[in-house]
Amino acid sequence: MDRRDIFPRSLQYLIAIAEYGSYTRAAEALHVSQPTLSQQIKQLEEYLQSPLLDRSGRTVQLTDAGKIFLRHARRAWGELNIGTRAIQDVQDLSRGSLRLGWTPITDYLTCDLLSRYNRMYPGITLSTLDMPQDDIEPAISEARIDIGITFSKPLDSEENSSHTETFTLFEEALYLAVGETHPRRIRKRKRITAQDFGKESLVQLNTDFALRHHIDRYCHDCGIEPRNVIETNSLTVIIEMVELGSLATVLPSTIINTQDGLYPIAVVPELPHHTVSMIWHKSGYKSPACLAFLELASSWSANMLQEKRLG
Amino acid sequence: MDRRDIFPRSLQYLIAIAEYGSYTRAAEALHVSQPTLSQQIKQLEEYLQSPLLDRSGRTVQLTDAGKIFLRHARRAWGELNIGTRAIQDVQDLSRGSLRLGWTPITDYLTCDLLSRYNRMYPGITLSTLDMPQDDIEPAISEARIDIGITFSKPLDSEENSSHTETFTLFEEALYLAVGETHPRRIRKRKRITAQDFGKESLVQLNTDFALRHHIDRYCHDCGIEPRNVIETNSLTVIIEMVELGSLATVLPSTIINTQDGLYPIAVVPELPHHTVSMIWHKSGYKSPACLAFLELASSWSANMLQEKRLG
DNA sequence: GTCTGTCCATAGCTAATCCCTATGAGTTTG
DNA sequence: CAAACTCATAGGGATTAGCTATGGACAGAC
Repeated sequence: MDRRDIFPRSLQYLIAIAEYGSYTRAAEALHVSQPTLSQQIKQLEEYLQSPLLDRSGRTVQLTDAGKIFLRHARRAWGELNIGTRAIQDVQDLSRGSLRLGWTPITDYLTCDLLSRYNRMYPGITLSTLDMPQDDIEPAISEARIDIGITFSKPLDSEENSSHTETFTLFEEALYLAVGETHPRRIRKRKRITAQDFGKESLVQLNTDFALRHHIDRYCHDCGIEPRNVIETNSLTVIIEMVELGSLATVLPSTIINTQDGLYPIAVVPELPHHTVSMIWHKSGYKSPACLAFLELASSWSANMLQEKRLG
Repeated sequence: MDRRDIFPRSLQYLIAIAEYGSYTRAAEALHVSQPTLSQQIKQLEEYLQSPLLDRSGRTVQLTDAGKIFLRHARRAWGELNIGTRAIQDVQDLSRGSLRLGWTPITDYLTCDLLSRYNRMYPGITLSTLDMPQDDIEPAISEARIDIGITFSKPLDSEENSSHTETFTLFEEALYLAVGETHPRRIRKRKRITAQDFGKESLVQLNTDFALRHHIDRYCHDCGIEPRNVIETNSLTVIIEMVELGSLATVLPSTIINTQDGLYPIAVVPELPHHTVSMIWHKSGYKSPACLAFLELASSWSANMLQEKRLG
């Protein structure tokens, strides 16, 4: 009741008076005194330098100017009401937007999460940006994206940046991936040594991607030189090439298992594990859409862990 | 400068901050202090129960809710600006409307005035209503017309109604009007007696019209019985019939002189003079369009008197 | 690391404003 | 003419917007 309205009182009063055709009646409806209306209308007329109401007769009539102005005042009032309502929509997640940044790798791993989110909040406009891993954190700092999804070695438990927070969604192992007709597939080898791995012709992500750096370091640590036949920034290209048969690559197990034509082969010593994590700005405003995503992702992650334990 | 704006300050401030991306910059532009903006935005956010601006980063950013609300706020602000401008337009007489009520007689006499008005204020929508003389005053009282133009005997100097004011535009004498081939025209008679007038076959306005009543009274006073062959409520019909030759009528001199086929013949004793007057509501709002018409008519009237004296 | 400059937020005060009650002026009704 | 109704006006009290002065957070310079 005593909460102020955004809309200027004088305009509200004008609208009410026009509606009731009477100061007295309008004053009752608005729960203010009649002189208040007189005063406010007078001020409005002074501001507009034009009479709006004709009070000479028995009933209050709008002047030409009043009629014209009233139409615009009503529209303005309507706009603010709509705006107020629209904010509610944002809060109950029936509107809003969310910008995700991720790599081609995590794209494959979390599109299920994305589709769940979209089903749950169909009104939220989702935009995703594929970008190299290293671009994700700057993008968050510069607020170009709301949430990033990264694929990296397990973090040292502490944030590497003071501006961001992270949450581990799940852990993922890397395997050598081969196609249906690949020699190693034919020979039904389940695991190979690092030395054998070094002999494979590989199609790999280029050095823009952190995953590639991790693989290069693994090779360096094992004293092997990988044979990179093709480099690309497209995961689709990699998968297509591997499915053709003669080339191999290194991918997270989930991707390998969900692609019909790919088969995993373990490498000994084990290729490094990686975590898929969300990263977002620590301090600062998080939109309802953003908060909802973080929450959904958290429970989705818990579910996946449980399924893995049960399965 | 110190004149208040209609639009709520908080919304103006929001718009400015969004534009400049900074409280400080917006405050300078608006010539208020920066804490004022902080306070107002805070109140607006409390009212809407939703943050509108994200001040956590280096620059101020709009939140989802802020973006959506801002769009409506801008529209509302635009509407009020348009409304304010529209009122100026009304005052500039580039818009508005004027409703005139008059009789078929005064229609002929003052269409020059009407066309001058229209040339001067082309934005004003003019609507004219032909009506019997007696309907004009009620029409004014009931605000169906803004201004009436009457053709009647000089008023007894005082208003016959307490609700209306009048202004005499000019005075008009009545003459017998005949066509090119009328016997009296052939014999080049300049004046005739009332007795001869009584022998004429007349085409006249019907008794709805005050002019007709005045003529009837004249005849009664002179002890003659007019021979009304045709009665009509259309001045055009009267003029057409008279121009055919055998019939006569009684019309104001201006109409007779401006119609090529009509010729005036004076009657002795003189037919009553009449004044053409404007009549309007005394108390009550007069639109700019109405005031402009009254003013123009007044100077037009003065011009006519002067020309009559010179010519 | 500290220092500095630049943001925006907060506190407390002043001045403008909004709104009220009481009353007056002008019309229409009985 | 009086009664009942309309809106306008006057003056006082509570609310609010705005100011100055200051504090906390953050980025860049040294």
